[in-house]
This record gives sequence, C-alpha cells and structure tokens, in this order.
Amino acid sequence: MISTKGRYAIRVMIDLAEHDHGGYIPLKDVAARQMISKKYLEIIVKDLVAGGLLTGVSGKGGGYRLCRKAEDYPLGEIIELMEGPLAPVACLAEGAETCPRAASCETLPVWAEYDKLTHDFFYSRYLSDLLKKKDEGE
Amino acid sequence: MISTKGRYAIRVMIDLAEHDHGGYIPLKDVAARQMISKKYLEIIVKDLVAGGLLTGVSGKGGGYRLCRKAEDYPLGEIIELMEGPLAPVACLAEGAETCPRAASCETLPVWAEYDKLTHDFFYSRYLSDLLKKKDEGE
DNA sequence: TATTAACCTACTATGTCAATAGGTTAATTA
DNA sequence: TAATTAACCTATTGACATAGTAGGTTAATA
Repeated sequence: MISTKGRYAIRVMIDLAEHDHGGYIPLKDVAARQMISKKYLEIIVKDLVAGGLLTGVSGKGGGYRLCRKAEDYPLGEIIELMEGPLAPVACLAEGAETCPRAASCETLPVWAEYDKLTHDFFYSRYLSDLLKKKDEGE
Repeated sequence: MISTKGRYAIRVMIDLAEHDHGGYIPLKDVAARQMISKKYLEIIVKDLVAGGLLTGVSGKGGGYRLCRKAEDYPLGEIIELMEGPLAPVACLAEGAETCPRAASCETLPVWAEYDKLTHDFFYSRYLSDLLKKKDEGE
C-alpha cells in the first residue's frame, strides 16, 4: 500500500502544476492549501528535488517549481522515487541479485506478469492526467 | 511489496497440493521441503486454517490438507488473507469509511483504476496455475 | 540588514515484519 | 493405558519503516 510520502508527493506536484505562475511557489503556501504539515513536506520535497523532479530556490521570493511540463512526469517515476521499486517481490526490483530459487520458483512468473502490469500502468499515466482541466469551469 | 507471510503461504499451499496423497501432511515435512522454519510456518498455517483455506488435524497421523480443489483457490484470496486488502490506498479497502477528501480528490480515480486491475489479476489466477503439471516430466 | 524561505541534522513514538521460545491440547498406536 | 506425534496457543524479541516533530543554518531578496 502506498504511503503518505508517495501520496503527498503527488499532491505537491499537482498543487505546483495548478498554481504555476512562472515563478517559485513557497512550500508554506502548498502546505496551507493541502493542509499538510510544512515540516513533513520539507522531507518529501527534498527527495523530489534530489530526484530531479522539482527545482528549489532559497531566500525571499524563492520556493519550488516543476522543472518539466506536467505531461512529462510519469506517475511511476514519482511513486518509485518516494516509495522505492514498484516490484511486488524483492527479486524483481531493479538491480536485485538473482534469487537462488529463481530457476525452480513456481510463483515467479505470476509476480513477473503483475510487475509488468503495474509498471506499464504507472508509466503510461502522467501528472497532467491528474490536473483539473483549465477550460472546464468549477 | 508482498511479505514473507504471503509468499510462504502460497508456497505451503503449492507444497500441500503437489504432495497430496489423500491424507494429512505434517507441517514438519512442508517446512523441511521448503526450507522454512516450522515455527514460523505455524503462524501462517494458523491463519490459513482460520480463513477456511486449509484443514488441520491434531495428533499422530495428523497434519494439514487443502479443503478445496487447487483450481478453486484464487491467488487473491490467499494474498488478502495473509497481507490484508490488495487496495493501493486505505480509502479503497473493503469496508473503509469514505474519505472526506474523496469527492475532490484528484488522485482517487487512478488508484481506483489500479485497484481494479490488481483485483482482476489476482482473482483470475488460481493455485492450480502454479502447480507443476503432472504429465510433464521433470 | 531585516526578512523570507530553502536546507540540514537529529530525534521520537508507534507499528509492522520476521521470527523464536516454550508450553498445552488432541489424536493415534504400540 | 502410556508413549508418541503433531497441531494449537501465548508471549517475547530485534530490526526496521512510517509519520511525523524540533530546532538550527544557509542563501537570496527587498
């Protein structure tokens, strides 16, 4: 089950996208709108910056901003950055050492199939798919 | 990510199916074959009995046995019994109180779609799909 | 230079995971 | 009936993850 880190991260990204005005948006504003502790969001946003999903600028007038277009953020990338690999079992995670049971493992094919399903799903949905359409009235 | 409980549970079920001889199979044998601590398996098997997936009989000559045909165990049932709901977020779990944010939640539709995908996947695969075919040689 | 906001390290409470330990009950068989 | 076998039951443990909180430092702007 996806944790608050992943869920909050997506909400932050949505918030930044929907309140984009070209400049930087202070985390204080995001925290207030989303009603999430700013302190906790700092941790999350730090990871998003480190992962190359956001740009942050210090000082007065600073804040955070998306550094791509919303349609260039696959949800899978956000989720995997915050939660680790989407893989349902450790032996299918990126860069996992091959399990000694792998050859005879009766369950591996099912996990592999599900892994592909999950991966395909979350890498074919983008941040832009989650935004309220601007041309649709409230 | 699926835990050892869920994975071991499936392995126990497979083991019981493949070594079925009409009688009861002592957990000691399963533990030895699967190379998993018998003590730990006791916990898992207890849940499987409580969930109506296995029958256990005490005393000499006792052990455990499947109480359905292998094709009547959807993997989803085994997994959800051991791991809890397959739902990717708490608000989609069976019997969850509806989240106050639900109406305006921009992410809920994606989670719901993925939830259906997952559910459909694991409830259309059965224990029998994991067994080594008897007519195929080793 | 005062203000604003990101950035950084550390800490904590709660819960889950993966077992281990030791004892009790129940059924079979010699 | 007594020994054996195996399920069944309660409790405990160490390690790790989750979901934050607290307080201070650096950086940029007005």
